[in-house]
Amino acid sequence: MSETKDKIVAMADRLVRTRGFNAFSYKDIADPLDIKNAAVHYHFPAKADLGVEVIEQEIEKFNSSTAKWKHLPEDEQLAKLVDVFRKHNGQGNICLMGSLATDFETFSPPMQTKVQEMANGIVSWLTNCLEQGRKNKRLHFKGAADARALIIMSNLQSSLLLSRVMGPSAFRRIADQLMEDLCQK
Amino acid sequence: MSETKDKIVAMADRLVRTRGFNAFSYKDIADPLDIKNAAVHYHFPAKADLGVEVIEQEIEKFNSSTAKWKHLPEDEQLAKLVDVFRKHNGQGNICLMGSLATDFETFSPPMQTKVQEMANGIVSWLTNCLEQGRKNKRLHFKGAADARALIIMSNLQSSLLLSRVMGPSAFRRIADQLMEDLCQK
DNA sequence: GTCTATATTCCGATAGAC
DNA sequence: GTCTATCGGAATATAGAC
Repeated sequence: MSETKDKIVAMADRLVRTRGFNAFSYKDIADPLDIKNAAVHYHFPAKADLGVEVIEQEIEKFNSSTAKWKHLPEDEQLAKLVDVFRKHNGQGNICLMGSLATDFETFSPPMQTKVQEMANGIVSWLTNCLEQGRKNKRLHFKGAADARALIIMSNLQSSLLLSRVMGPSAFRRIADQLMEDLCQK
Repeated sequence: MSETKDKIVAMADRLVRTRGFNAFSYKDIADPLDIKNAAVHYHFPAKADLGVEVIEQEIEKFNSSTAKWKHLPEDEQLAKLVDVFRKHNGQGNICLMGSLATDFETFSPPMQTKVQEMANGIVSWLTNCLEQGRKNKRLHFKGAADARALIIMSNLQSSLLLSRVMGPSAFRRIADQLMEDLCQK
């Protein structure tokens, strides 16, 4: 992929996380990169094309990250995931899922499908991590692993939303309590 | 308040919950009510005025609901709150907090302040409910009540977001596991 | 309080030159 | 691959008649 195209996707990713998909324009991308909106349209004819690319890159990033953690104990894998959210919190970002879920009903079918693909991938990974972690006595929780995965995902997602409104300490308090719940016997 | 004004706020509330604040227009409100966009502007000169009113009505609704539950045991008060979210889930709504937190950075200062006021009110009530519930042995959880309040709020908030993307069963699985966590000893 | 009409701005998108 | 120029449409908002 060309350098400009990369920068466009990176800028779009940032804008989705800070302002939401429907609240940024091609101009918001073009101006900081010192190009014209027509150049953005050359790489991504429609805004939905850009949205799909942002999601696809996020899916790849998630898959390559989790693959790198594969050899770690499950509690440490989970801590790595929390660290990803911690970093976003420090940058004033919300997560892609949270941002795109809010605007979901306004999306074209191809974008909706991509969002669902991303959600399913994260929940699947989390469910498997929890199941294995419980088996290996690295993680402790009650109930079904897939329900717990949904709970943890919702905690991480909303921790960034609440941090934005209530101050960044909200993230830390949620993340700390979350890991404590899962790691103490 | 006039009847038309009430209908406008109700319609705006619905649109915020289904499409997001930045993704609906005065036309989306005026058309279904069979009035013109100028009539909406008469009641709410700027869109932010309408946003503030929607939030204020939600705060009042929350306060009057929780006041009605005051005599109930804390676990039942919590179940009542979950029921409010369950109803929204059935209607395809996300919660105001979730929707407005996503768009937060795009809001004018008066609207941002109102969102923060709403968030603080909900967390305060939840924290108090949890504290009293633990004291009365109706609710069981580890750690500080205010951290647990943030966790529960994030679960409820994101349960509606995830339901939208992954199907409405996501809400039920999260809500059921949540109440089970808190109610079993 | 609601209307018609319009001002203004911005957006996504495209045509065609370079 | 990027530009200038522009189209068509939609959004927020206002002026003034009724």
